[in-house]
Amino acid sequence: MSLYAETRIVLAVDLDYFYAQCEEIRNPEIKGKPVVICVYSGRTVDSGAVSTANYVARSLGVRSGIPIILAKRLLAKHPEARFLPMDREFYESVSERIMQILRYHSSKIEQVSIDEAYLDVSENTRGDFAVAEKIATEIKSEILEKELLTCSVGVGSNKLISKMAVDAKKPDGLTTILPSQVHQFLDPLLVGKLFGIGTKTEKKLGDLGIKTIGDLANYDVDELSEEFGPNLGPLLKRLAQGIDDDPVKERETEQLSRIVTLKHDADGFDFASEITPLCKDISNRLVAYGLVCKSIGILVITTELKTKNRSKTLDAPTNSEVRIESVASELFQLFFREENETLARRVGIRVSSLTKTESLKKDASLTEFFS
DNA sequence: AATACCGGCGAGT
DNA sequence: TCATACTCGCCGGTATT
Repeated sequence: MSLYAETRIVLAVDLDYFYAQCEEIRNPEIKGKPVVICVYSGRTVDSGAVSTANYVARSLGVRSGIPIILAKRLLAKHPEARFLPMDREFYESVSERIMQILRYHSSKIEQVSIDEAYLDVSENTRGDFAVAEKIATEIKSEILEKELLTCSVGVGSNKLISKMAVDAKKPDGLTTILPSQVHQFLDPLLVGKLFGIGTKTEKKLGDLGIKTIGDLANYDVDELSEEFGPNLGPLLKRLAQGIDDDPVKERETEQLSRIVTLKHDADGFDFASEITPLCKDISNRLVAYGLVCKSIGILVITTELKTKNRSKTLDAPTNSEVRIESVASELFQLFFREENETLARRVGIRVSSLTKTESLKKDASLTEFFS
């Protein structure tokens, strides 16, 4: 066991254009046509955004996050295109079965999202990358056989490298980056490709003359600290060097949220009826997962699309719909009293500091015992 | 001084 | 131009102890 401690091997598995591919297996007739998965906001017909799209649609310019109306314009000359509403429950059921398949290939698994997971295969492979690649191939064929779905896999010496590797070839890719290849692989890539660097950070780095990951890897760490803070600065440099010690670990849900777009922007708490079902749903999920929350928060997305939030830590954890709703209402009323200029476009509820229900029972019994 | 909490922001799917 | 729903994580400021 300790023999292989130094040669970690991590697989990153990413299900290709997942939501759209799920729709393709449900209705194979749409394969080969542009498929766009939409989240309709219900404000006006076709208001909303694109969640994801298959590669046929992507080749025509459709991207995650663009307005549905824009996607329709891009595909105006393609009457065969399909615009489908997101059906999360269906995708979740497919995802669960695939995660079970992955679990069979390694017990050390970290599910990152509905369509992504990391597998630590250090022990199964005894540090041999050729063996790891074989496991990756097996995973790909098994998912294809059992679920008719393609995925991409990246093989590397840590989570960061495997993630960068899986992004290098999609869809249906398999990319291995040996430790000796890390620098030549990373250095020429644009810094924005580095996992964790989005448009904002890329712009800031660009202003410093940092264009590629190699530039960042060689940049003075003190200057990075000055620009990005004592934690983020050095972290960015380590990431650019391909250094990542973050272990593959089982993840527990840390927070749950629900958000809706209002039919009409509101400048006070006159959308109470919109909030009730959100609280109900969150409460149901907490109960279903055997969880309680210690913190309840609200979020407001303004007309200007700025996100604002307020939260409150509870004296005692809860999973009660009534409790969640009353705290949320309080927070909304307080919010609009404080920010009487603000117009809300979207509003949501979030619960966090989640723990297993058992601990609630224990706390309650202790409280009783000492009272 | 250390820790907890809060709100803003960024990122990825 | 038009701009969803959800989750995770970091930062800096402030409150609490």
